[in-house]
Amino acid sequence: MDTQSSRRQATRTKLYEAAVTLIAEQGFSATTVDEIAERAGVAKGTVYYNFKSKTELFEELLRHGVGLLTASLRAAADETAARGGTRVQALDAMIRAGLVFIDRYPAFTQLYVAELWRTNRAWQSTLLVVRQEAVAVVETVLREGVANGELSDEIDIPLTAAALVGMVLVAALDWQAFQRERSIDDVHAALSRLLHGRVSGR
Amino acid sequence: MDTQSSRRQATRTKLYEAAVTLIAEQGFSATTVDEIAERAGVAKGTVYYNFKSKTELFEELLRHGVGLLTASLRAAADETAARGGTRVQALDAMIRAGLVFIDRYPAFTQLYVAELWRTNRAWQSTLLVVRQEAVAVVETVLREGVANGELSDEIDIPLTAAALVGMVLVAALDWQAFQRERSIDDVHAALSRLLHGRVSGR
DNA sequence: TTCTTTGAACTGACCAGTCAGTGCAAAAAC
DNA sequence: GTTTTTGCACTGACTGGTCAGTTCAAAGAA
Repeated sequence: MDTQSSRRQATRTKLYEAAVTLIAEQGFSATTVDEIAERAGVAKGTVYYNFKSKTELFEELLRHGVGLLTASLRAAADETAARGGTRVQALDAMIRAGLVFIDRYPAFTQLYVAELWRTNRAWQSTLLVVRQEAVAVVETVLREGVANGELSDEIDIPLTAAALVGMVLVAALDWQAFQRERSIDDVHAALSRLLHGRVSGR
Repeated sequence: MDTQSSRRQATRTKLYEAAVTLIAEQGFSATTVDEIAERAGVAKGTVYYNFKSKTELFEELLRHGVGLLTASLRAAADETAARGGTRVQALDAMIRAGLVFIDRYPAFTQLYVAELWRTNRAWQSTLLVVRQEAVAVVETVLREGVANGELSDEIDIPLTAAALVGMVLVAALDWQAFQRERSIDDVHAALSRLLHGRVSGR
């Protein structure tokens, strides 16, 4: 990579980082381009030199962030498979990977959840694509688990995948927002227990 | 109730209904007071006659909506207890009640999830109170279940409650947004299966 | 020379909140 | 029974401010 494009890349990254926290805190519309530029330490003109519009900056942010998440989920699943682990172990590893991701990028997660179920917004189609990528990783592991008999063939794959993702997402955001004192291991243990059905019974 | 105050109440209700769908679709900042007034079929001045500000309208909306939700969850739990059901059955009934609520007020749920984990917003303290009310209902049932030996005493009550609420919330929103063809029974069955630990195994 | 960034000034659309005034139903006065 | 008054609910044009996006000359970097 030549120096110029890496210089540009550095500017873009600074803008992503500034935008993601501001938008997570305040929402898209309430965040001004002037604020983003100031937080990133660049001039306003630079924002428009690097991105077509505020909306485009946001859409690229979404793509970038979900790309990181799916890569991390897939890596967790693949690694478990490579070690000869079961599919349930793979799901457990993915829960862990999800928690680590949210711990590292809480602002992005917050913003993603806030936008995901909205309708009639400019970036709706971007989100749809990007969501499907993430959920598909979980669905694949569920499907494999059913195929090899490890999971009940009566489970509803798309709904169960959505529920699992939701469970992790909401538990993690709650942890970050309202229960900061808990460790990631506490949260992982609670979710793992639900996944393994070790909630009811003694 | 005299004609005047019932007239006022009707206007307020129209404003709630208009605001909830618009804000769910577009977010708080992107929704203008003019839009809300137009959708409600009243003049802009009427909004300010009935509410101190746009923010206050929104806060009252939040209180109103979460009030409905907690009432419905509590009713489900109480009814199960009255019929001599177990705590796990009560949790199951609450999942059902949550789904029914979301099915009936999808816009409100959307808006609640979008705002819940934001920080630095004017209505943050309102949300904190209102969230705690809702989660507390689930925590109570979990605590009772642990006390009578129905649930493992190793579960982490606050985290498990958050995870359960998240599971229902996200699965239901996903159902509404991306899997409309499924029936409420399908969704309930999938979530119930997770709650009962009937996912893994044959 | 070429690419990137700066920074400040500017435009025009948009929007929260205001306020002087209207309509109307019920109470008060006669 | 009719007229007058009261005050609540509502109206919509208007104001002051904000913000996305533009422009551009100049500077810095490679």
